[in-house]
Amino acid sequence: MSKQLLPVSDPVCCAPLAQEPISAEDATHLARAFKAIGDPIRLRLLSLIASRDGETCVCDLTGPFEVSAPTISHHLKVLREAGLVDSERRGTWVYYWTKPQALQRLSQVLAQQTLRV
Amino acid sequence: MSKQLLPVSDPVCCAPLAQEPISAEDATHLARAFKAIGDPIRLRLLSLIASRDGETCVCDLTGPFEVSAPTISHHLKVLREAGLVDSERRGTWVYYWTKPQALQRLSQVLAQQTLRV
DNA sequence: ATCCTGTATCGAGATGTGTCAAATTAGATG
DNA sequence: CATCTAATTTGACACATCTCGATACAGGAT
Repeated sequence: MSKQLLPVSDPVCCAPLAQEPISAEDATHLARAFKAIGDPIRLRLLSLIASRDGETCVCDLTGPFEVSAPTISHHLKVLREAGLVDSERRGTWVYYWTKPQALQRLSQVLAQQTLRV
Repeated sequence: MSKQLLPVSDPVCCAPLAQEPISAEDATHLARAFKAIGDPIRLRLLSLIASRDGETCVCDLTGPFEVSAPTISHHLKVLREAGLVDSERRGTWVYYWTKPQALQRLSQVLAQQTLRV
């Protein structure tokens, strides 16, 4: 579950977009992450997961949406393969949590000037 | 050119994702913007435009890519309709520039804590 | 007016994506 | 082992998106 066969886009890099023209390779990696959050349901899922301090059970993620459980599962997989969340099964339930560093990196890519954090 | 018939997603709003679960409506607006930068060519276009202080001529945007001019034009349109760039024709050439506030808002949505800028 | 160049739009084809029902797996419990 | 629930995977379909060539448009130059 947390071990992927295809290790996808793990460390998302890159200086702010406005600093220098991004390379084609970096653009491919970053675009995959932005594409993952370029869907309303996935953005809400990410926000739901991120809004909890620790982790979120999938059982709490299917309720708020008007799509089927397989669809939620599909979107969670996209977020996971984009390196934005990770998950683990514990007993009957599966828990998801965000990867704050990944989100922070995306944030900094879009930031207009480099900020000290 | 800079006046769109369909005024799309002008002010992109929203608190950081992790602060509270985003509303479905806000998610729809934001996702459209993220989707726009969820393509490698559009991300590179945006970076190319943002890397210049003022504005960038389309004539300088077709060279770096291995796609046709109509395709570049299409991607620029997507960026424009997402509210991330704006454009103007002056004489023979068309110039594009970024809308820094829009990018900054997206950056803050992904930021892990609210930062004073 | 006529041409030429830069950019956008149109139309079409190939590929990708979101969604669901059905089937499958993982684990708990009887 | 059988059975139940939680979650994922599979397969299929409708729809969106990326891309191009052809065409149209805007403006400058002849």
